[in-house]
Amino acid sequence: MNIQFKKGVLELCVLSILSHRDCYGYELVQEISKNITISEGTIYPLLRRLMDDGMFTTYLKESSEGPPRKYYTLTARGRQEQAALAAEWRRFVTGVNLIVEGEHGE
Amino acid sequence: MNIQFKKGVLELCVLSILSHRDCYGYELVQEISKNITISEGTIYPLLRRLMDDGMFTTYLKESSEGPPRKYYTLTARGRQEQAALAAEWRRFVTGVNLIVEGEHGE
DNA sequence: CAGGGTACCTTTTTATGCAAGGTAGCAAGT
DNA sequence: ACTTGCTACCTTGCATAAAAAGGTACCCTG
Repeated sequence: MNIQFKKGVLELCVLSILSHRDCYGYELVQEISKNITISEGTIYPLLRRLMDDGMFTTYLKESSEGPPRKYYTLTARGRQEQAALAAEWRRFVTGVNLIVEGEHGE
Repeated sequence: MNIQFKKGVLELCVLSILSHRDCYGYELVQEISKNITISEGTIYPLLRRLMDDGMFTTYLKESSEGPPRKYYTLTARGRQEQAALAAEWRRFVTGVNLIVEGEHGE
């Protein structure tokens, strides 16, 4: 998969999944991987960045299948950002499709 | 506009426009700008890179409105790449939309 | 106690868009 | 003649974000 396509979009993906329910990092990788390829080394720096930007808070929860999981919960700011990014994504895709399709149906 | 979204996509845009007709660099900026924002300083390094990759050939043509224009013509390789990138773009958008929309209609 | 899956994390590398700058041709106005 | 503004080409240095590669540690099974 084209790596460059993902720039900025993974942020939208993380925020979108968290807008439905709380997840821990490893789980986010698995969720996103269902639709687009992502490597584990990508998610943690991304989560840290979004955390620093105040997009979510975290809490730890024990697991019987391994080490404790760090769950992420969206803040109001995070929800706002998700909505804004999603809207911009839709506008962007529309614009690109017009260019790719040739703006008049080939 | 989110700069990151554009990563890799501008390459697809350039190839797509050139798959319809030959253009010169400055013209490509104007065409792309109709739908998504792009700065002039972006197009020339991109054109050089794609040129080095054998995506197109060039020819000069005089203009009465300024300096001579350098037109770009897609090679067979360029057409192939355009089709491949467009297909990947569509797959990618589908995957992202599934994540953003929540995969079940919210 | 070794292996495999879960789960966290960091550092370095690579790719690409942008800002800012430069050169030059041409036309219109003063 | 000179300035302004548009056309049209180009380059250098910076910022960003994903990946590769690596590390730590938990838990269960054989």
